[in-house]
Amino acid sequence: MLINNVGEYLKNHGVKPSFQRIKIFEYLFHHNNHPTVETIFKNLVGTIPTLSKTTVYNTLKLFIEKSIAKVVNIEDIETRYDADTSVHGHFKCKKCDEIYDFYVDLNKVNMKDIENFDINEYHIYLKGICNKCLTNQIN
Amino acid sequence: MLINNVGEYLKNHGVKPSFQRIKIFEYLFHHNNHPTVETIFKNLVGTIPTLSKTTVYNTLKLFIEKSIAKVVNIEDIETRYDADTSVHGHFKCKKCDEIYDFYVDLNKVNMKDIENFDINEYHIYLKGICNKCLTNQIN
DNA sequence: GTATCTGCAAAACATTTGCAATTCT
DNA sequence: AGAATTGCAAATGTTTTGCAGATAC
Repeated sequence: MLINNVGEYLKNHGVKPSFQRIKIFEYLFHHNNHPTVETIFKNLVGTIPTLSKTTVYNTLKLFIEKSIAKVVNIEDIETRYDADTSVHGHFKCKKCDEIYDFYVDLNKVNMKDIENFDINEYHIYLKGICNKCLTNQIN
Repeated sequence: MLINNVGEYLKNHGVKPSFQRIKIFEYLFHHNNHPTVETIFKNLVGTIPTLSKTTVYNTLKLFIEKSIAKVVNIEDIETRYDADTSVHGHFKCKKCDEIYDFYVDLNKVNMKDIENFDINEYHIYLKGICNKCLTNQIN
């Protein structure tokens, strides 16, 4: 997805584009590493010295409501956020802690137990060792 | 899975079978509704009046380590636990809050972005409206 | 008798809430 | 001015930690 005007994008999705909201969305959009509230706050408080974590929380909640961001709950402790709203999975490497996005088409998967259910949220979190760490391993 | 002797089962998986551990495992095993620490505690404190939540936390952590239980992180707030360690997905109905287990085999799915990755944990959480609630709806 | 297990009380930590100050129109 | 937004400070709720007492082998 390409967004040339974040203010317009927010407006088109029912979010009034304040300075804070634009900066938070820009950060989320340009950092595809699924940042936490803490990360977003730390990286923006330099640009917006008065910024508070409450605003980051409020803003992300608003983004979720308006469907321009998604929650990534792959960590047990902190919630992560993603501006990529397409259906995709996340893989977390237990060695290097990196989180990889991966394409997955669940329409092709047989899930007979929940046939005819109306599914509108997909959370697919896999964990293990990534290819890079497997290769670096000297077994 | 059928377990006729919980004590033996725990022992075989490296867990010393104390009274508390047996009761907690039994509860988890016979209640396939993915209970929270709170739920487990409330339901067992009648049988074990001295029971503390700390012990429930400690015990579940031990079960996870020994791979006889799994975390179900479908809720944002509380962690749920499952004694069914087979790979399966969870569906949460946003209307009735029921959590359904469903069979899913990701081995047949093309996930080229993480090809050759060593995957050893699967968390598949879907949300929406279950069949029962869809049928009951008077649209 | 030593190691493990249990459980209370306090701490830690992420997130939410109440409310006052600020900003925008 | 009026409504929405921001942000501080306090509260909430889950989970963890430190440690002392109890239990098991």
